[in-house]
Amino acid sequence: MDYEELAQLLSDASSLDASPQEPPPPPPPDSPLRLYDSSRGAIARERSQRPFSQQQRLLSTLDDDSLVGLVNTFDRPTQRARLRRPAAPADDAADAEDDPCIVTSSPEPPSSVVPSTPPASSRLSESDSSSDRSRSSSPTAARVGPLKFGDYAQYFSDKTAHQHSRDEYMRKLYQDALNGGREYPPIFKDCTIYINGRTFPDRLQLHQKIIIHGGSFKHFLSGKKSVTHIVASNLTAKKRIEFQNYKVVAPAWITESIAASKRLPWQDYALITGEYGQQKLQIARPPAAALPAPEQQPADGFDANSLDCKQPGFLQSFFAKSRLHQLSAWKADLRALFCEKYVEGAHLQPPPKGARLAIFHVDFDCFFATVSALSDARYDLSRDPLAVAHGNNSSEIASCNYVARSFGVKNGMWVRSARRLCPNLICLPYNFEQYEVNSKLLYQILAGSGFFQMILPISIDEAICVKYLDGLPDGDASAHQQCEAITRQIRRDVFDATNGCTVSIGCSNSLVLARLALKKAKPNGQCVMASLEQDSIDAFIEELPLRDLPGVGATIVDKVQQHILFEQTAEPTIGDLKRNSSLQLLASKLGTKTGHKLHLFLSGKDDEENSRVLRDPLDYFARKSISVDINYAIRFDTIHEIDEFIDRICEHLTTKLGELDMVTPQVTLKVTRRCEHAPIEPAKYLGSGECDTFSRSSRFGVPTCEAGLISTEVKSSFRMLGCPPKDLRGIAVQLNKLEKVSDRVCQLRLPFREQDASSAGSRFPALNVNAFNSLPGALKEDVRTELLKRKINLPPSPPSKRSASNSPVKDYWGRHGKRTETLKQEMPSTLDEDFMNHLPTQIQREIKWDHAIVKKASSSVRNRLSRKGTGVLNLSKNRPSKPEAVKFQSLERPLGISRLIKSWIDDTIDNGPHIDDLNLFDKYLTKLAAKGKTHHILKIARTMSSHLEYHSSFTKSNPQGRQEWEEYLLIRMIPTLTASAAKSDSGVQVTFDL
DNA sequence: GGTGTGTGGTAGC
DNA sequence: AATCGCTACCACACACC
Repeated sequence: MDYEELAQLLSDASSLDASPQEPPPPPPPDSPLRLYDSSRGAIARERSQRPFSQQQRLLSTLDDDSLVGLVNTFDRPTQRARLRRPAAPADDAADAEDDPCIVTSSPEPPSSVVPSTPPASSRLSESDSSSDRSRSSSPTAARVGPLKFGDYAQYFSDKTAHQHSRDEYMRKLYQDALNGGREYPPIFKDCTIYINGRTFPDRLQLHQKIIIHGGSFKHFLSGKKSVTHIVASNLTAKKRIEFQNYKVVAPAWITESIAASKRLPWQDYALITGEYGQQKLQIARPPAAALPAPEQQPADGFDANSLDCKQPGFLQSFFAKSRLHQLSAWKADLRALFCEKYVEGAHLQPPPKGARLAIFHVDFDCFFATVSALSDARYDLSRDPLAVAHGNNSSEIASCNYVARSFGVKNGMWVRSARRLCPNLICLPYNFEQYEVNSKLLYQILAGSGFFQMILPISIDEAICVKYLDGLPDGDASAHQQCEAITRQIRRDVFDATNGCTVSIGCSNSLVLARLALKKAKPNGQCVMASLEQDSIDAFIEELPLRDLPGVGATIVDKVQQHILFEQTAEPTIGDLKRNSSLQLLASKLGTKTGHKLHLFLSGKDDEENSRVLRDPLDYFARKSISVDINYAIRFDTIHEIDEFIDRICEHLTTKLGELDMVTPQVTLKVTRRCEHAPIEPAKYLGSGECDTFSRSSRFGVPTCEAGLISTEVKSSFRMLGCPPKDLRGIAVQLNKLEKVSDRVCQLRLPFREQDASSAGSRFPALNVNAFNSLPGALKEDVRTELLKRKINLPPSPPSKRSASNSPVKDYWGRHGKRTETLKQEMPSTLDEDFMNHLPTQIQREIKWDHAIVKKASSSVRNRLSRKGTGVLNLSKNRPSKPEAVKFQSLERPLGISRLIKSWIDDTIDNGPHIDDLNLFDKYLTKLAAKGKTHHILKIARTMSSHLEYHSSFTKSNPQGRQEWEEYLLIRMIPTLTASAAKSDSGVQVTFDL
């Protein structure tokens, strides 16, 4: 198809060329183009004479299937901690019978035993009745008889038994949630440990670590020798005497024993040494996880705490502390995990259309604030106003508890403003590790409960659980009761497992209503709205704020206020909008889709888009793009620093891309630039202040996962956007329209290969990139050659593994760091700003194009020319003589042509282009020149240059063929381009010095 | 009508 | 010292055919 289209295109060009035109100059007599046939012969000879190794011979005898199969046997299975997937429907019945945690309708509260022991700081609100609180705190807890008043001996005995079984239950839960169901090494087997006072890590974390590693935990000291070890960070004088006969150790004993996977001698961590009152000097070693990553070079003044975007470790240290990054990363992981599980459980079907569903929307209450607060025994969640934030002034509040909210404090507010509302606000640090642990516990409880047919991850602390009601005994009351019971059970289990984190749950039969019910339930409550008449639904949602609807944010509320409600109320409710709007009005003011969506939401109904997650969860959760956004701490001085930064971003992205086994056909750069009037340094330290954003996307002819290629494209886009380096405040790179590599192998077989491939029509298996990369070095190279020979799309090798190249261009581009040094001399890397700013936008744009192209062109051309000892391609200062005379049309879409050209190059990269094709192509270019479409030619030249560069750097193409292409670009295209530029008087001059 | 690009809104704490 | 303002995805407006 490529050839036909190309031929079509070219013939169009030649037919349009009927008007008298200067014929294109014939190639110089000594051009390699003249040698097309003979050179091809030479290549063929060279190939056939190359000696084959035994290995290569063997490989060449295999058919495609066997070859790919052979490679794939080298796959290394990726290991990954996984949550247990929800029990298969078939297993449900059995589970339900055995599992004591299934709550049937109308649950009878079990006879009360001792209260479960949440930390004193956490209290349940009255919605959790005291009978609720006092029931057995874990499903497997020993059930003991009612307690008689004053029977303390019995009380403590029960309590001990209870705690023991609770620890057992927790150990299992932790294993399932955090370790893929496998046991942890029983490091603390036979140890009974008591924790005294405040410690780091805190009591809850130590408790967890001890029980998962086989130890038992004492919540109180009773009787001598009932504990084997006491953990404490420091001891009062009195305690020192009291504990002097115990093995008192620092918390590091726990953490370091775990790190070492064996119980370390406690004496090394003893807090009390033989001599009375003398404390063994503990060099407080932070836990291993807190140590700075070893690759961060400690050299010249590098400070792990300071953020410097020019340092190589910046991305990593920034991401490590960015809550938003963590949230996004967690979400992506959860989605990936879901897909994995969903595919594994192939029997899992989305609910049949029209099935009766109960949707449970489960969400921790002010998640970060609660978890962080529970890690610090000084604070009481229900009394102290608490928030999680990094700093004290202009740092953002990630989460605040309900006490703080009662002062008007909100998430996202700066701490300084929050303190004005609530002077006693306490700021707690993040505890990302514990957030993750609690999240896993939540998901484990949801999955392990067996209640739900599907558990859809929304975020780290939030999930939507789906229960099919169809099989249930009928009667709405019963369904409602069941949902109530399930909800209660889940909330209690999560509270216990997390040592005091509360979840709220909203339950209804649509996603929207479940979400609204959740909002209503918060904090620490539940709201079940199953099987309702439309009237009661309307009554229910009437009073809820419009903001609570999914997809309705500040902007949409503003629009509604302005155009529909005319600012009648400060905080409009769903009822307000419902009474004052119609479908038509909504659609006209908010857009078609948004209007329709909102209209349905106002009646509590899901729309097509938001219910897609139920109909086709796999498609809904499948990854379609991948990106990095940095809009904090961006302060650069020169374009070179930005180039390096872009390199690192692309490196990061392609690493992820590789892990996902995907390639991208398109990259988008988004630049965030300081507003002209905004101060250089905004109020927030290293913040971005007020900014404008600009974006630009570009496509690759062949989807890629090469960092170098992507990076080059992004740098080029950056220059086009023309942001002065010092004004850059944020940068984002997105890889769009991702495709699985394994899906591409089959598609990519070139049509013309079908003719000579006798196996035409038979599918051959996808080549596994991991497997390919796992091949031993020599074999890998031979396989690569073999694959290339067969035109099987071969996976690119990761840059780190690339052997030393023999291509100067490749070396040149490989040396990211050094590159700027060499280029700086010959070509200004940024255009003079003042000069540029005074030009008309179109001209600016064109010059930037030109600039970028020449930069690229020179990179591939210079090495060959320098071998000849001649000059390099150079760019004059781009002084347009008559800028006002030129009106460039906005860029045409050379996209199709660009693709054609790339595939043309791909197919002829070894043997060189055919002279006839080139002649036709010349005519096409001449036509373009005649029409004054210089920019179009520029774009084509740029495409060719960059694609040749790609081959030069990343494929084992024959240098001779590539050289012919480069010659063509230099000797015929660039002069055409120059001529065209001169003729159209565009002011763009391209000089080419030899 | 379709397709592609750039911009903007929203979600999670 | 401060401070860690991410990221996936959809929808829209507009341009071009």
